Amino acid sequence: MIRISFPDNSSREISKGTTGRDVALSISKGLAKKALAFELDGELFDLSCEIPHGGSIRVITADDEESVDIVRHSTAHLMAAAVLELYPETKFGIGPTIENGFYYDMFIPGFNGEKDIAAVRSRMKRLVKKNISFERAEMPYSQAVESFSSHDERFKMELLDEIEDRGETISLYTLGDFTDLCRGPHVPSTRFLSNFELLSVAGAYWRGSEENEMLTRIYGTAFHSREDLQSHLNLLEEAKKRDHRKLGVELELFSSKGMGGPGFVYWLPKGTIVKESLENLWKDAHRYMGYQLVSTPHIAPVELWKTSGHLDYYRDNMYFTEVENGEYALKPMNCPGHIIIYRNSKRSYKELPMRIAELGTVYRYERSGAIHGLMRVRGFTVDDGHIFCTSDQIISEIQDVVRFALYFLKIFNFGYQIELSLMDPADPEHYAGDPADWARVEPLLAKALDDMGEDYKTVTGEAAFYGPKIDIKLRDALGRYWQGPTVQFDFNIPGRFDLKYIGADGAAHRVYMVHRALLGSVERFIGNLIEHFTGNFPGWLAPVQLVILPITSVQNDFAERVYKKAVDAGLRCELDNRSETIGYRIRESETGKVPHMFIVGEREAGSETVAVRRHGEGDIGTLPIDEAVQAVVDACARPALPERR
RNA sequence: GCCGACGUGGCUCAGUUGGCAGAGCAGCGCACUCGUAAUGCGCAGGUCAUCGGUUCGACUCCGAUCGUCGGCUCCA
Repeated sequence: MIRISFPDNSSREISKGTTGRDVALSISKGLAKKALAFELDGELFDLSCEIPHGGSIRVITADDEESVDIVRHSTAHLMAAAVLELYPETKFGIGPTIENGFYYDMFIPGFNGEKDIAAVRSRMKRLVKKNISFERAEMPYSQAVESFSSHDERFKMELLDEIEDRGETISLYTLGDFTDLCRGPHVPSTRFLSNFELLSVAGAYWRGSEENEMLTRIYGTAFHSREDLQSHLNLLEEAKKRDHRKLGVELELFSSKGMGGPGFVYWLPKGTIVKESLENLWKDAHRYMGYQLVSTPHIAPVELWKTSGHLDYYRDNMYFTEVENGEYALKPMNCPGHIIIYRNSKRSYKELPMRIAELGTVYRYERSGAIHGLMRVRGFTVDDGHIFCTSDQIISEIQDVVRFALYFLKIFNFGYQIELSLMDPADPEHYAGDPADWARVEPLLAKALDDMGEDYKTVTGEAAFYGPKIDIKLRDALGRYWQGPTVQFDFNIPGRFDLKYIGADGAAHRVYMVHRALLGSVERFIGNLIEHFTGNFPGWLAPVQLVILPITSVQNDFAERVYKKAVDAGLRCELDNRSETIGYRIRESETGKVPHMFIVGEREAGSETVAVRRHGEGDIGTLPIDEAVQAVVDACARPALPERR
C-alpha cells in the first residue's frame, strides 16, 4: 500500500498497481472523463500509468495551465502519425511543443510543401474521429534500437544513443501505426485533440546545425477548446493586420525595395517625421539626463577595427572598401568612435562619469534570409551611448540607465521583462578580461536591479564575451516580446584601447565602460511602434496631426484661416479642399490614420467654430476655433522629459 | 547562406489546355459644391522581376539570376 495526498490535503492509501485513471474514477466519473494526465510530486505521468510511489497527487484536466502543452505535444504525435500514413517513407526528427504551439521536424520523401498540408490536416481529423489511444511502453536500449533500426529511423537512433548515455529510461509511445521515442506524458486518446490547426511549413536543419541535413518542419497549434483555438487564430490575423511592412506601405512611411538594395530603409517624408520626432525627444532627454551628444564618421580605417577586436570577432558582418592608401570599413558599431572621443584628452576622475551618446547609423551584413522589414536590416541607427566611470559609480549609473530605458517604454505603454545575463563560471576561457573584474561587477548589476525593486530573470552563460549585460524585452499590445533596451558591461575594449583616467591619487586607473542602447535600433523600434499602435501613432509622432476639411469650396477662405491658426500653433496640419465629397475626404483621413479633423461648413463659418472629429471616434462636437486648436495641441503634446535623480 | 512558396501597372488581384495582357483602387482631365468612412464620366499607365532555353508562337513550359514571404541559421 502507498499513501497519496490530494490538493485539498486529504489523503488515502491505495494498493500498488492503481493507475491515475483509477484514482480519478474514485473521485468522480466526470473527473475521469476530463482527466488528461496526473502529477505526482511535481512530475507528470500518463493517466494510464500506475502510481509509482506515494506522494502528493493532482489530476490534470483542461483547467490546469500545464495541460495545454500536453495537448500540443500529443497533437505533434498525431500529425506525425498522419504524415506517416500519407508518406510511409518518412523519417522522424523531433516534435516538441513551443510557445503557442508545436512543430515536428521530419524527412518526408514526396512531400510537396504547403500544397500537401490540407491532406495532412484531414488525415489528422480522421484519426481524431477514430479516438485512438496513446500506448506507452518502456524498454531496454537494445530492444528500442532494434525497433527503430528496422524502420531505418536514423534521427531517432541518434536520440536513443544520447538518452542511453544519460542513463534515462527509454519510453516509446504508440499511436495507431506510429511509434515514437518520447518522454511523455500524452493525453489518453485522440478525442482530446480535435482543436488544432496546421500553420506553416519550413525547412529546418536537423538539430539546428547547418552541417546537418535539412528536414521539413510543419508548425501547428492546438488548444483545449474551439474557442481558444479561434481566439489564437484571430490573434494571428490581428498581427497580420498590424504588420509594419504592410502599414509602412499604406501609410507611406518607408520603402525598402527596388534599387535601394535589400535590407536598406528609405524613409519617406511621413516616416521621417515619425523618426525625427522620436529622435528629437531622445536627444533632448539625453542632454537633460547628463549625456553629451557626439557625432562620428560612418567609415574608419581597418586599423581601428583591428584594435577594437571587431576584425577578429565581427569581420563576417562588416562591409569593406579599398581606397588608395588602405582599407576602410563601414562601422558596424559606434563604440570605437566614442572611444576615440574619450581618448581625445587625458581624463580626470572629476570628469567621470562621462556619458556620451549618438544616434549612430551602422552597417552590418546580414545574411539574405535574415532580413525582415524594419526589424532586421543591414543599415540602421543605434541610439548608442557609452558611459565611462569608476567602479563605485557603477550601481548608480546602471540604475540611471535602466530607469531611463523604462521611461522610453512607459511613454508608449510597452510592458517589459528584464534579463540579467551572466558569464558561465564553468567556462571562463570564453570571456575576455580579468575574472576578478567579472566577479566584482556581476553582483553590482544584480544589486542595482534589486535596489530598484525591479523583477528580473538571471540567465547564466548568456553574457557577451566582453561583459555581463542587462537586456530588457518589450511587450507590445499583442503580448509579443521584442528585443528592447540593453545595458552591457565591457571588460574588453578599455584594455584594448588602454582607456584610463587620472584618479585623486594622481595615478592612472583603468576606466570602466558601459555600452547602452535604450531603443536598440531606431528602425526596429519604429517597427515595434507601428505594430503596437496599428499605425495610430500618439499625436506627437503622427506625421499629420490635423486635417482641415471645408464641406464646399464656399468655406475655402474660412478653412484657410483655421489652417493658418493651426500651423501657427505648431501643428502638422493639412488643408484638404479638393473637389471631392466630404465623405470621401473624411474617409481618406481616416484610412490615413490622421488623429484629428476639423470639418467646416456653413454653420461653422458663420459662428467661428469647427466641428471636431477624432480618429476612430467620429464626430465629437463643435468648438470655437481657438479652443479646438488648443485641444489638438494638447493632444499632440510631447511626453514630459524623464525624472532626474 | 539553406529549405519551401511566391513575383502581372503606385496598391490589391484576375488571366481558362501556350494563340495580340484585364479589373478595382490610386493618378490625371472634366463635370458635380456635397454635413461626418468611397459622386459620375473620361484619359493615361504594364518589354507580365531579369536573363537564357524549348516552340511557328511563352505571362503561361524548362533553367539560371535577383527580390519578397514563412522558417532554419546568425545576432558584439
